[in-house]
Formats: sequence, C-alpha cells, structure tokens
Amino acid sequence: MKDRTKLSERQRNILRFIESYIEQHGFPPTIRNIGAATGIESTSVVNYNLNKLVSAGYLARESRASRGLRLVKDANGKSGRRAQAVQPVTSTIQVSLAGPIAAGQPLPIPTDQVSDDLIDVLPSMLNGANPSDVFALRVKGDSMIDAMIGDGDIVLIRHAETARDGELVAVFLEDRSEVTLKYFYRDGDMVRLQPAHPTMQPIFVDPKVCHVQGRVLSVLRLTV
Amino acid sequence: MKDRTKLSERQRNILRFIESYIEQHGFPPTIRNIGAATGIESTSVVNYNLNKLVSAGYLARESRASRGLRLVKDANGKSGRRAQAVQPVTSTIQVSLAGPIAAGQPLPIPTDQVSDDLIDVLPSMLNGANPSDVFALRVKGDSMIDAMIGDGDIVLIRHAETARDGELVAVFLEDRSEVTLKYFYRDGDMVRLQPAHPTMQPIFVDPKVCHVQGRVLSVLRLTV
DNA sequence: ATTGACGTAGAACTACTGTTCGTCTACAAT
DNA sequence: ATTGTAGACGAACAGTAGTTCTACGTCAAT
Repeated sequence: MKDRTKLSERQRNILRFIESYIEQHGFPPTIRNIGAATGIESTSVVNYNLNKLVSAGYLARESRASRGLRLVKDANGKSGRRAQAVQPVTSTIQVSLAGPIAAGQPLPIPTDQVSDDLIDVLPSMLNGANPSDVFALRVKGDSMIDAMIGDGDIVLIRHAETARDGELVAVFLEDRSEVTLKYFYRDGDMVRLQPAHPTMQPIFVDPKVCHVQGRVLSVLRLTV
Repeated sequence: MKDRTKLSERQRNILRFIESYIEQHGFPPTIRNIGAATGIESTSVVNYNLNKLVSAGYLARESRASRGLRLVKDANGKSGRRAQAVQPVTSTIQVSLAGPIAAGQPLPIPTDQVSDDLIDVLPSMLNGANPSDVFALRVKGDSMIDAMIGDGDIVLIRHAETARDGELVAVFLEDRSEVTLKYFYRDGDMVRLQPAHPTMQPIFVDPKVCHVQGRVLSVLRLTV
C-alpha cells in the first residue's frame, strides 16, 4: 500500500482541501478552486498533482468533467476498499420499469413513455444491447415460474420482433391473448415455446398468432 | 413540509437521477446529464425544473458553478441525509464471486480470499447488507431450480448463521452432505425447507443437522 | 558539464456547462 | 375571443473549467 508520507506537502494540502470542500459544498472543487486554496498559481500544476494523487490511489478523476473528482481514500490513507487500482467507474444505465405484466395486454413500447419508474442497471446486464431498446418489467404472479421467473422479479427485455432458437422471449399469444415468457424454438412450420422446467410440456403455436415482443436479457431478483 | 406529490413526474425523475448519479460518481451531474437521463432535450427545461426543485426545498444550487447541485432532501422527502461528502461513494460494489457450488462442500468464507473473481453489483442489490459480508456464488447445475434458480445464475449471499422464517437461505444438510438453497421455516422442533415450486414437497430436517450458511439477497441471471 | 526526472509556472486553447431569450402549446380564467 | 400562467423547446451566448504546451529551475546520476 502506498504510504501517505510519499505525498508532498502540496499534495496533502490538496487532498485536505478537496475533502473539506466537498464537505462544505456537496460537490468537488475545480482545479482553480484548488489552486487558489493551496497557493498554486498555475492550473497545470494543480492538474499535475491531481494526477499524482490518482496514481497514489487517493483520487479518481473523470476526464474532462468539471469537478470530476472523487475521493477514494481520505488523507489518512483509509480506504475501506480493496486494492482498488482499477476500480472501474462503471456508470449505471437507467431503464424504464414498466408496470407489472398484465395478462392479455401487450407489452408497452418503451420509447413512448418517459415518465414511469426508472431503475438502475449495470451495463453488463444489457449484454451489449442499446439501452434505449431495453426496458424492465416487474413480473406479477407466478405464471412465469416455468421460466424460473417468479413474482416480483424484474426482467430486462430488449425490444425485438423476431427471435432465434433457444432465446427466452416475451411472446404475445393471440389465442390466449396473453403475454408469457418462454424459450423460443422454430419447429417445422410451427413455433415451439418451451418452458424452463423440464417436466412442463412445450406449447406449439402457429407463428401467425404468436408475436414476439422482445428478448429477455437478464433477470433480477431481490429477495427482500 | 412540502409534499412530494407536488412534484411533477419529471421532477421526481430528476431528483432520483441526481441521487443515483451522485452515488455513482461522487459528484453531481450537469444539466445536460440530467436531460439525457430523463429524456429532456432542452437544457432550459432541466434548468427550469431544477429551480422548481430548489423552491420546493429538495435541492440547493450554486449559481454558475458547473455541477453546482446539492441534495437537501431525497426524493422521499427525507432530509437528514448525511452531507455525503467525506465518504467516497463508489458506484458499484465489488463482491467476490466464489466458484460454483459443489454439492457436499460447505460454502467458502469470503473474508479469507482476496484474490478470486470479483463482480460488480449495485448497492441496491445488497439490501443494505454490509458489502464485506456478502459474496456471490455462481450456481452450477439445476439442483436449485426449485428455488427458481438455474444453471449459471449468480446469487448474492450474505453470511449468516441463522435465518428467519420465509427467508431464502443457503443451508448445508449434514445427512445429505450438500448445500442447497431453500426457503427456511421453523416448524415446531423441526426446520422446514420449502422449495419455491409449489408442486414440490418441503423437506423437514432436524435443526442440528441443518446449518444455515447465509441468506440469499438477490439473484442475477444473464440470459446470454 | 550534461542529462534526465521532477516540480513549478504561465498562457493559450478547447471543451464543458449554466444562462438567457424568443417561441410555442395547453389550459383555465376572464 | 382574449388573456394569463405553467411548462416545454431549441438555439445562441457567455462564463467556467480541464487540457496542453513551452519554459525554467533544482538536484542527483552520469
């Protein structure tokens, strides 16, 4: 672990100032704020020392973002966090959380509503999908239990009209007029919808009456 | 006290976004950040709503300072929110991802190993648990399918020796010498372990031979 | 003496970001 | 129909703030 004594006087001052500034204001200072407070005339010098502090593991910076500073360790070297050199500053993505799935009702189109609940998800849960194509659905009831999805689970779905074999999709079945989540397979001229539970029988339907609404990217369950 | 219902949907979204942004980044978002996240095209509209939030007592702004925002009350109207400065807040929490569950093998103790895989999770998935008590487990095989947990799922578990009724726990069963995930209930002198699937029968075991390893906080599934 | 690493300066440059302003719509009151 | 208000939009503007570049001095190693 880096020793605090390796920091120069200036760097300690800077660190101390950032801490107190954040405490006072609720947001970090600018480079020029720091300079003024620590008697450094040149912004480049502040910048230089800031970068030093980053290397030493005390700070994280967001490039080009004004006030893009974050304390990682305090001036006493306490971090409470592990090695932390590569702490990925992963940002989360907000996707709209549509109301509970109601049987017999097609899934909502996410691009329309802007005003419903939002949840944060990790980019990794989107599997590379465009965030704007993705929406979340809170599952109500146990009708999806065959797909190992239970009451209260949140599923992330990427809008799609088509599906490939083996994908877990949300499909609207005309004859039952309901939406369910099933594994999708083409089987000759028909579509086979396979529940996850091995003891359950698959459903065979005509592609004409089976409308794929989207593909399930991931499932989130908080067992509260 | 101002009523939260006086805020428009947009304003609530904005507030929520600011909160999560600060939590993620350690500093507040810009007006344009907010707009992008809440679907507002115009900076002036964001500015307008920001001022509304200030009047409503949810925010404080520092004029002309970029990212000059500070939360005064959170979106639920709760103030007393600690100034949120000194503690570096990281967006995601890293928990160690232990190897696959192997039957007959007690769960590993997370505090020991430092060097195994880490995964990022959202703080919200920890349900307030202390991150250092939490570890992740990748489930192998379909033995947990009764608990709606399938092959490849990742479960977040908080270490615990005891459990309360209704909690989904990881238990080590001496007589079978295996670890499984089941819903935990005390039933007289015995412990009833209830599978999630309604058609499955519960297991009754003696508390002496049933060791709770931890409580499942959440389940994560990426349907790749 | 020469070199190179390190810290410091100053200033110019570019980008980022808050502010302002004219315009537009919807809706209720006049 | 007219007016007023709240909310929204987009573009332009100006102030703010990070980055880069050149230069200078110190100090230890060569």
